[in-house]
Amino acid sequence: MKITFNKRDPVYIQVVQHFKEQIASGKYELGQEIPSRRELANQLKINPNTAQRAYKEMEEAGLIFTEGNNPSRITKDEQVLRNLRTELIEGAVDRLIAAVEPVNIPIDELIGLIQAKYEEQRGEQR
Amino acid sequence: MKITFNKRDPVYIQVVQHFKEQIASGKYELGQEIPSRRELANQLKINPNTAQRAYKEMEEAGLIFTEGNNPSRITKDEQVLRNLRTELIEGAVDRLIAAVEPVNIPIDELIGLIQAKYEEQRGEQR
DNA sequence: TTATCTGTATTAATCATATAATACAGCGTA
DNA sequence: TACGCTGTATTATATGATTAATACAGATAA
Repeated sequence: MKITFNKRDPVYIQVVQHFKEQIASGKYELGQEIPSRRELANQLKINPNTAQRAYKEMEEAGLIFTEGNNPSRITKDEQVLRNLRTELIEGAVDRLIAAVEPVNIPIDELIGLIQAKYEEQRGEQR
Repeated sequence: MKITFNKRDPVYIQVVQHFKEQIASGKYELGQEIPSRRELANQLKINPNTAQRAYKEMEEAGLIFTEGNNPSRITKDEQVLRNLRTELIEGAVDRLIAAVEPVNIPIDELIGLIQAKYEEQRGEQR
């Protein structure tokens, strides 16, 4: 577990975002155990309360659940996971559209740029 | 001049963003005068120092210039304006790619979503 | 010359965030 | 039973970014 934090956003938000991405990319199994608050805090060199806040957000969003005083687990609700994926994608698309709205770029040109960047990135991953 | 501010981002950043969009969409002519710090502050109901900070950012980015103690003006450097447009677009595309990276969405599906949203938005503008 | 605009600079106050220090309760196990 | 893990909650403090208050200097016009 490692996150490169930026200074702009709150740490707990970035932790949540990281977990969302991990979950959405299928790196966790349904019901898989995640690190305890204190252990996560140790790993990421953050305050346990910050870890707690991140987990609380995720719990309220239904992404994780906690039974008794055992470490929290990834939700087993597949619908929640599908929704997460959809929200990540649609949110990203919405932001793109909003950002280019004032620029008046033709749709074809925009798509060309996206394809180029997409391929470029896929290449880097290999 | 009117901006609907969100609570998330600093006001001066949002002011800069607004001007960038206005400039990129061609709503200003080269060398056109913009409101004074104090007048902008009045219009937007913000503190004059916040307006000053926004203008300072824009001046450092080369988007506006100030001569003596006259109101600032939009740059006359067309290259700066072309760069601005390019940066807005490429920044938006980069953020999109980064956001969907963990989701493993096929490029065709992504493009389909973008086209749909784009058309939808163009429809609303009319 | 006085008033009123400019832009600019300095300092103070505010606010959200992050950190920190503690405490409490439940559970498993040595 | 006692220890060491869990999660959770409360309160206080520190910090940094943002915003606000105030002052100053130059220019223009009544």
